[in-house]
Amino acid sequence: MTPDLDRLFQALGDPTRRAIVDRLAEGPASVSRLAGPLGVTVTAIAQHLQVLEQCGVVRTEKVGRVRTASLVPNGLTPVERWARDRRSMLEKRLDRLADILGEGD
Amino acid sequence: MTPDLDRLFQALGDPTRRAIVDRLAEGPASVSRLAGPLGVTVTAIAQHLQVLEQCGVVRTEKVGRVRTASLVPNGLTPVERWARDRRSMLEKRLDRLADILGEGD
DNA sequence: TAATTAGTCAAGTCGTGACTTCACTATTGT
DNA sequence: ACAATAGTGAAGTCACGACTTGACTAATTA
Repeated sequence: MTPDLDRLFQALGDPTRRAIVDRLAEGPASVSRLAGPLGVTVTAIAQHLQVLEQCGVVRTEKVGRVRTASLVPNGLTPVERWARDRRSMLEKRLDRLADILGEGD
Repeated sequence: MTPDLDRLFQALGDPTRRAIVDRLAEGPASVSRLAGPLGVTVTAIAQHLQVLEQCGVVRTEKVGRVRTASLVPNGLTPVERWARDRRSMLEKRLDRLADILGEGD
């Protein structure tokens, strides 16, 4: 079910990948620029970027010999919405429950 | 870094686990009640519940011989906040950029 | 008390995912 | 042209995670 969210959540479950997102939130960066502070190979970064690209979080463009990655504007909103929906559903239920229990006053 | 979010995102990356959360959003349920529609063993469900419990999404209580699981009120908010923060950071940057580019009019 | 029900424990299987290395292909600066 | 730079591709390693089975315990119910 919803392989979309599957890949998205699973992608963000990796700390290196979230670190990449964090870095890109401050602005676009090249592959080797990302590899530096993260203590992994450029190959690893390239693989991570591919994953993040496939789930719509990151956009990538290669000009000349350097590939520049940047965040996709609404790439994270599915996550946000999913969490928000569950939370509001739960809150509604708990409110109803509180109302019912409150009747006894 | 932040093993908290690590486990949280990774937990939600599993479709069965998200299905459990979905089910629990409608109200508490026992282990076997959860196992039924999901087509997996009760053992598997128990393991999933343990994972969800460890990352603060689910609460569990065993009375008699039946263990009942329910959602923790704010268990998903770290996810929501993380996504929202990145989005707003990105939007701010893009707005600034648009302003600068717009100067030329 | 016997049989059913609800869940737990300990292993074991099987796939997948994060990383690396090494060789290789563009590009760019001297 | 030559050397350095930036990244890609194909293997291969290694650990971990999802799930199952089978034996077992504890609480119900007939």
